[in-house]
Amino acid sequence: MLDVTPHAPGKDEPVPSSAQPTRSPSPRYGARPTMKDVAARAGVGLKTVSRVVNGEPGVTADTERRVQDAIAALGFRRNDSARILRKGRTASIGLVLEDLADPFYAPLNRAVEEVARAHGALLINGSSAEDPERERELALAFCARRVDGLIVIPAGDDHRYLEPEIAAGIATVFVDRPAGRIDADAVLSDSFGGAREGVAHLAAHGHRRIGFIGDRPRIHTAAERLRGYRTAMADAGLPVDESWVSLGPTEPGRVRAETERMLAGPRPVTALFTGNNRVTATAVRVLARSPRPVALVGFDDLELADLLSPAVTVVAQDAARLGRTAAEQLFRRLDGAAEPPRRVVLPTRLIVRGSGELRA
Amino acid sequence: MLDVTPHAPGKDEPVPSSAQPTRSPSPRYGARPTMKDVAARAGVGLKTVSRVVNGEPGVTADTERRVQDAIAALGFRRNDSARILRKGRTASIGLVLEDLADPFYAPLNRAVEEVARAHGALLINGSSAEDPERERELALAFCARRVDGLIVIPAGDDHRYLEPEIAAGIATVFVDRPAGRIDADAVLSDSFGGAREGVAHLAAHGHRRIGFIGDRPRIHTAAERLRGYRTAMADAGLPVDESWVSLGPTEPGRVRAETERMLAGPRPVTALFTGNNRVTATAVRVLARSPRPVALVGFDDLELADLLSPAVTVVAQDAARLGRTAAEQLFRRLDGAAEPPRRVVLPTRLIVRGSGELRA
DNA sequence: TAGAGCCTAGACAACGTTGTCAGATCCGGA
DNA sequence: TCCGGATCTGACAACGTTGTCTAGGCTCTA
Repeated sequence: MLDVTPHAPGKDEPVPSSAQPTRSPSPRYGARPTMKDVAARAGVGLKTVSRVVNGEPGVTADTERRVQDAIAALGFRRNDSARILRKGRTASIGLVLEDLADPFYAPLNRAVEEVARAHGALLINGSSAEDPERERELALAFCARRVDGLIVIPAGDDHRYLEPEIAAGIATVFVDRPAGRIDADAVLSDSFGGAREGVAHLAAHGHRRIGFIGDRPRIHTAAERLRGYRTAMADAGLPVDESWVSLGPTEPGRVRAETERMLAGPRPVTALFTGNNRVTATAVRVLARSPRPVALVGFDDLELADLLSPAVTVVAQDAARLGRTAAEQLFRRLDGAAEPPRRVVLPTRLIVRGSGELRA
Repeated sequence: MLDVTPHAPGKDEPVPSSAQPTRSPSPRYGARPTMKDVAARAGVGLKTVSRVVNGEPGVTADTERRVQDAIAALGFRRNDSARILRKGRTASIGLVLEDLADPFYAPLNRAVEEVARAHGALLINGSSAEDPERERELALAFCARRVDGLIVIPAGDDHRYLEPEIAAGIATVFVDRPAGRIDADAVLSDSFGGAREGVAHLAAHGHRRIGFIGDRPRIHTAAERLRGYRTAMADAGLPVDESWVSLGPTEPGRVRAETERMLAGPRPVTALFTGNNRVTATAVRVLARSPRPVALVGFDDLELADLLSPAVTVVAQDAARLGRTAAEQLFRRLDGAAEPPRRVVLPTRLIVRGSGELRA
C-alpha cells in the first residue's frame, strides 16, 4: 500500500521561529537577496560585501562583522551563476556515461566525483543510454553550461561535433572507449589482452569448444574483446565455429536465447566467455539450470561472484581506476598541460575462481 | 570547501591589461564567440541572433539563414551561464546522495536523472559519504548554483541550514530518510514494515534466536528497521537477547566480526536479519563458511541473490521508484504545487528465496 | 608638520544573455 | 495617395557578480 500522509509538523521538533526575526525592509518576495541588498543593510559598498564573501583581505574586523550580520539576517547566498559569468570558469565538469545505474559505471562515476571534489569542482552527469544522439545532446548541453572539462564514455563513433568545443578550450577526456574520428585523450582497459587471457585460461584447461557472447560490434570494447577471443583461439590452435560467436544487445532475452542455443547445438560449447557484466549475469542464470556443467569466464567482476557455485572466474577491470585516471588527466589539462593527446591503457586482472576447469 | 579558485591569471589570456585588443577579425584565442560576434559577422543586431538561437518568431528566412551561417562559421554556442543569470531559472536540479557507487543508490540516481531529463533539466550530483558536513557543503554548493530544486538523501539529522534556501524558492524533497528538524516533502520506503515482515518470516519458520545487524543507529532507516525487528520478535513472543543486536558502521570488518560473534556465543543465533545490502553481502560471505547452516533474510535485494546457495530471501525496496517518485514530487513543486509538505511511504516486497527454513 | 606610503572602501564597467520598447518597413484598403 | 496595422529589427537596460581604479584617512618618518 502506498500511503500518503500529510506529515504532522509538530512531530519531529517544533520549528523555532526565532530563526528569521526581521526580514529587513522586505526585499521583493521570492527573490533572493543580492550583494546589493546586503550592502544596503550593512551600510557599506557593494564591493566590500564581495570582499567579505570571498574572504579577500582589506576589510576591517568591524566592517566585516557588520557585513556578516547582514548576510545572516538576509539569508544571503552568493549567486554562482553570476560569478561564473564574470570569472569565466565554472569549476564544474561534465560526465557522460552510458548508464548511471550500471554497476560497472557507478564506481567510475564515484571516482570521477572524488577527483573533481579534490579540485573543488562540481560534477554534472548524464546517461547516454548507449544512444549516440543522446550522448551528443548531453555533451553539448554541458558545453553550453560551460563546464571546464568533459569526460565522455562514448556511445557513438563520431565525435567531430566536439571539435569546436575542444578548440574553444573545453578539455575533454574519453574513458572506456576511444573517441571516434578525432584525436583526444583516452583512458581504456586492455579489452583485447584481457579477453585473450581469459579465453586462454579456458583453453589451458582443456576446452576446445568455447563460445563468445558480447555486446554490439560497433562498440569498441566489444570488438576488441572479440579480437582477443579469436587471437586466443588461434594461439591455442583451436578452430572457431561461427555459431559460437554472438554479438548484439545485452538485454537478458537475447543473451539467454544465445546461451541456450550454444549449449544445445550439435556441437555444443563446453565453455563460455562473456563480454561484460550484464552478459555474464544472464549467462550465469542460464548455466545454473544447465544439466551439464559449462565453464564460464566473464569480462568484468561481479559483486558476490565469489559466492556463486561454481564461483565465476572473471577478467576484472578497475572501474574506479579508470575514472580516477581520466579525471586526473582532465585536471592536468585544465592546469595547462599541453602535451599531445595520449592514450592510457590500464591492465586487466584475471581472477581465477575455479570455474575454468573442464568438468564435462 | 567548494570554491572557484582562479589560478594564475594571464595564463590562458595573454592579453595586455590595458584594454580589449582588436577583436573583430578573429576573436581572442581561447575565447568563445558570443552573440555579439555572430551579430557582427552576420551584419545583424544582437537581439536578432538571440531570436534565431532560441527559435523565436519574427525573423525572415533570409536573415535567419545569414545568422545560422555565422553561427556555424564561428562555432558559436550559447552561454547558458549568462542565460541563467538573466532568466533566473537554471533548469537543473541537485541530488545529494550517500554514495554514487552504491548499488542501491545508483538506480535511484538514474531514475531521478530520467525524470529530470523528461523535464528538460540537467542533474548535478554528489556523494555525502554519510558525512553530515559534506552533505551540507554539497547542498549549499548546489544552492549557490541556483539549482531549481534539490533532492537529498540525508546524512545528517538537522536540515535547518536549508531553511533560507527553501524560503527563497528552492524546492526540496528528501528521499530514503526524512528531513531532520524541518518540515519538508519526503519519499521513504517502509523500513519498519519491511523489517517486521522479514523477521516475521524467519519466526514463522521456527527460528527463535534471530540476530539483527544494521547500520548506525542515528540513521533513520536503521533505527526503523531495528524497531521492525523488535516488533516482530515481540509479535512472535520471542525474547531478544541484546547480544543478538548490533548497530554500527557497515564496513565489512565490523560486520564480519559481529556475525561471527553471534554465531559463536553460548546462545548462537540460528537466523540473521541484515539491515541493508552492504551488511547482507558481508554476512553472506561469513555464513557461506559456517559449518552450521544459518538462515538469512536481508533488507535490499542484491544482484545475483537468486543464484547464491541457498538463495537469499530479501526485503526488496524499489530504489528506482523511490527516485522517480521523489523527482516527480519535486517537479510538481516546481510547477507551483503549494500543498503542505507530505510524506510518501512506498511499500517493500518480501522476496522469498528459500533461505528462511530452519535447517539447523 | 609635510610628504610618502599603506590601508580601507566604494564607484564603475565589464561578463553574455534576454525582455522591453520603439523605429523602420511593408502591405492592403479607403 | 495616404493611413492603420502587422511584421521585422535593433538599441538599451537589466540579471548579480568581480576586477580595476581612485579617493580618502591613517601612520610613520624626516
